[in-house]
Amino acid sequence: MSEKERKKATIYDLSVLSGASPSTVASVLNGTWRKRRISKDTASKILSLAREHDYTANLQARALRSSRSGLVGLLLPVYDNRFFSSMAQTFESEARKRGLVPMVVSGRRDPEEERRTVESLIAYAIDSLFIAGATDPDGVHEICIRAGLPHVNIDLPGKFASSVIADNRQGAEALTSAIIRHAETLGRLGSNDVYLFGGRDDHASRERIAGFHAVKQSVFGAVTKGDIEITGYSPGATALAFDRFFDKHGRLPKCFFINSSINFEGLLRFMGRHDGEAFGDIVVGCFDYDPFASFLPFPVYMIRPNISKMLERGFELLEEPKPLTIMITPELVPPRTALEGPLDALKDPSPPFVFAD
Amino acid sequence: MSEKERKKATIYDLSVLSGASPSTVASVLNGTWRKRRISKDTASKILSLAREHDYTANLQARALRSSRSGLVGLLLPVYDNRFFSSMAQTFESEARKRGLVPMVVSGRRDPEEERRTVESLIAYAIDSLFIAGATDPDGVHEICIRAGLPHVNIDLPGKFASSVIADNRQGAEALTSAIIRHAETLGRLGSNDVYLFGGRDDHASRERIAGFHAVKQSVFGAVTKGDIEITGYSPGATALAFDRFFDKHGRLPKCFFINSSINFEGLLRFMGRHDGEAFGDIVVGCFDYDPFASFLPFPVYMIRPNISKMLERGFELLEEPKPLTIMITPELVPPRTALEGPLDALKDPSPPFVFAD
DNA sequence: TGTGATTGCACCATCGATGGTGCATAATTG
DNA sequence: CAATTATGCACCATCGATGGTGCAATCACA
Repeated sequence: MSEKERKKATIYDLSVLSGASPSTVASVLNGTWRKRRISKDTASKILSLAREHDYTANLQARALRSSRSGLVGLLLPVYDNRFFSSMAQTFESEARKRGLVPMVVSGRRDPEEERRTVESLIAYAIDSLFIAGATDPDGVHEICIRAGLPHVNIDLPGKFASSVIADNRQGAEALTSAIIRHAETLGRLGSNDVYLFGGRDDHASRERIAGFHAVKQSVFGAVTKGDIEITGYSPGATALAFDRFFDKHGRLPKCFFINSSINFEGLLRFMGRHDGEAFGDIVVGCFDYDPFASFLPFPVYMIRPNISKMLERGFELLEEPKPLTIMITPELVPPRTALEGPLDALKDPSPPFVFAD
Repeated sequence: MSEKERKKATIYDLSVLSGASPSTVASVLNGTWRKRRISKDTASKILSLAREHDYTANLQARALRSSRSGLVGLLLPVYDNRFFSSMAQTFESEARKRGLVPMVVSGRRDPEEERRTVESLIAYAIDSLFIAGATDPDGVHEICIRAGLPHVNIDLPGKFASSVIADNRQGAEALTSAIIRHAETLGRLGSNDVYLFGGRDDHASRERIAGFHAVKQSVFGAVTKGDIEITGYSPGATALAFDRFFDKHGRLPKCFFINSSINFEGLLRFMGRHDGEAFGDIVVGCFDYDPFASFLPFPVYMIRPNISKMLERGFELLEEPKPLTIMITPELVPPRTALEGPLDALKDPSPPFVFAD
């Protein structure tokens, strides 16, 4: 309470103030005092002193001593996209729900940087790591193994560690069917009106492409060669792919599947360079959900992975002794849909003022 | 290298292996060895041993001893929105650029939770804190002061600590002028065709409202009463506001200003419940940038705060002895604009495969 | 060859918290 | 009332790294 409290109080300060030994203070404050047979009187005296001096444990010190830091890491490729930012949001709640403190970092799709950021997490002695979308999962896995760090892959298949992944194959089929069905209501459709853009040589993209082709096969009987264009997870490269397509065919495909919302941003760039005619009659599917994208001026079907279920399962898998892979079914979101998200769970403290007109 | 390396190597391990004392090992590994007059030979022997056993310092221990953790915190209200997720992304690069490790947390617009999450950061002995959009800035400030923690406010005015804020007033004026000008090209416009939705009783909202009214005043000569509706930062409440307006007037305002992209999501929900006619001729301004929102089927002007400049200044202000407030001019983004973002700085390791058609 | 300076490093206390061990004192039992 | 058990707590080493201090060995110089 006193004004001079510049430095944080420690158990030693409270020890002096209360007359108890530091270890007694520690055990009172960390809850182990019952089994250490500390009297209720001593405990409550220390607790009230602690409150008075707003003591909070130095978790670095605790971690050092007990080799459990209470930190859980989440490695993302990037933050600024609705899929990963919802994941960060949900991860934070899930971690805190379990009494853990989340540390979210981004590897920016650079194997080198992924490694460095994970090393930095390990240096702070995180207890476990969630890996969501590393470019080099095996490299990260390797580092975790070396450090004896429990980890799970999220939205990524794991050869060595447990994984929770979206059912990319099934989601891609649902999405492909939906856009083809919609496009067919707008006019005759052939196999060469249906394309896929984005992705790279990773598990998710491969599965999505397989689902895409499977549906095309069953609808059209045949698959057009060259109906996919792999652009990496780069808006710029994806925009170029659309430019190339447009230059060649004088229009965009009637119906196409975009591998992720990051690739979708490539389409936005293309749109920024053309007027409405270039995309007046297209039907788009995107494997990712973004509420704003859902309301663009053409039908956009989206797939929303069930992030909270994926993370919940992830926490369960951490306990699991041997590697398992769990698949979670994503949701198909029809065009013009504004789903509720983690934002809606917030309580806004200021009651809205209604205007009187 | 050996397989048995379960536990991480410490300076004591390297001390035994090298024959040098632990303190020598430490000083070699943390770079202070030159001024401790350790010979080059000893140093390089230890360094190669360290590499061989891939030693990384236990930063918890270092932090405990040196009372500098190397952690910088960022308190966000929420992650999953383009403004804050770009901020997280940029913050991470800026922090790492300075050799610091970022810890990003979200207070979810709950004063209680803001306090708790900041306490948890302090418990891990972060060196400094960036506060971006706390619901109760003074409460958080109070905690920082108590803990002797240097902190700056980002996008928030600071009575007590330094702040970097967007020029809300000027941005709002630019935005309001832009949407009015655009709407006037579509038809005659009166003061009561121009509204503002969203925000709450905070500095940013007040400034924006002031700018909004100033422009209306100068354009129309008078300000319609009840032309703003404060809804809090809640998509749900904002959607209700649009519903109410629509029920009352049979249409949306011809021209309106949305206080933030979170409130914009309320408009999306409204849109999901109505067909295109309800918003066929509207002109919208939003004080936040989202690339997808920029391409919605009506003109959307957006304001993009200059996040990287704000954060850079923030790091500078941490050094500053006395509180300062710096204002950064945001950018007006015309409709149908897909700006590059932090994503574009990424190097995507997989070269795109171009399809042959 | 003796004296002083320099080099190269070891020693040790310390950061804050933890938990095993041990020892008084008090309560219970026969 | 002596012997036993229970209660309540203090003591101490420890986690890994840091940096001030001190000391032996080597070197320079007269």
